[in-house]
Amino acid sequence: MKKCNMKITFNRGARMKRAKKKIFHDFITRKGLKSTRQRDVILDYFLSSDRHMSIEDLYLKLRAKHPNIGYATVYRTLKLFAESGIAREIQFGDGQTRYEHVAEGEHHDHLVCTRCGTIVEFKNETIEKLQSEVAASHGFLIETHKLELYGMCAKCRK
Amino acid sequence: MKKCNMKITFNRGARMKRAKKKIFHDFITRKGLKSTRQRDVILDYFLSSDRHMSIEDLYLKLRAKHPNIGYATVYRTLKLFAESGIAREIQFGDGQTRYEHVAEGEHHDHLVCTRCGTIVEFKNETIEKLQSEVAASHGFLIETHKLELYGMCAKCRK
DNA sequence: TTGCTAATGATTATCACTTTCATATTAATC
DNA sequence: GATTAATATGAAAGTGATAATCATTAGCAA
Repeated sequence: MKKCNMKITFNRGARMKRAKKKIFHDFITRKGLKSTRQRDVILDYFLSSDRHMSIEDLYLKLRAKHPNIGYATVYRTLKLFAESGIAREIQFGDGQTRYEHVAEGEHHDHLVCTRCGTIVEFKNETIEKLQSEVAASHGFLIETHKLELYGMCAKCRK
Repeated sequence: MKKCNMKITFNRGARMKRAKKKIFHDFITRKGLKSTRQRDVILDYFLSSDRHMSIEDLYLKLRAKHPNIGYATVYRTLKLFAESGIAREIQFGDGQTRYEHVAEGEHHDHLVCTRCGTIVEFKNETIEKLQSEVAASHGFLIETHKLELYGMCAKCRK
């Protein structure tokens, strides 16, 4: 049973990775940019890592096997990921920009543990709807939003 | 009628200012810090200005009449305001820390116009309640939260 | 293969804080 | 009011993360 679930997850993950690689590749082509070894490597690492990575996180991970890839390239490539739509920049107020994976049309918010830094994603349709109502009542047209709940996670409360 | 409303608002504002000055002064005393001319001036400017000021905003405003007050002092004083409870640091993701006024026990969220930078405050009890529920369902104990809606304000939509 | 364009990586610059340090101010005590 | 010990100030230097520069290298279309 467990194994089956893992298999499904794995397959779904693999499919998603392929989809994102295609999105990025199409983006590169459309923009007249070039496909390079570095971009491929960085994309691979990004897709198979934690959902919330800073430039430094990714750079350090890469450096072990790819000491020739520079910090600036990681920085520029992550920006491209965001521009292509497969990643999104997020700020948790700790002075580090992080990049998270973006699934097609998906949006979610975050629970951030102020002790251990754990980040949990959640989604609540009712809250989203209320947000739209609030915005409308002030004449605003929402483009994006940001909801973060900071506190102690179950583990740290013990 | 209009005049009457303004009078009420003005009086309430004046009372609030006095209250905050007292809170800050008490804080200074309790901590064994010193009351200085600079801190008084900065507090005056802060209390009678926009609700969302960056260090630089305040520093530039001050400089016109108080060219002798340094950036570092403004920076340190705003930190003290936050520590004393009369102000709160906020980040809108534009790389500038801003300080907003804090009314006793009050919390609100923000609508931010991505074109003109206008910031509107709002409050929605239902959203807050739903946030608590979400947090609880993940075993989190919320300490603070942050909700920002980014979009176009009524004025910019025209 | 050539030639044009974009990418890379090392380095430098920038920006918004943040800290340092010599000097000046408080405020408590004589 | 003078003394004095502690804190505050302001100019300047330091930080850390991001962003830009530039000489060199690498895609890729013809």
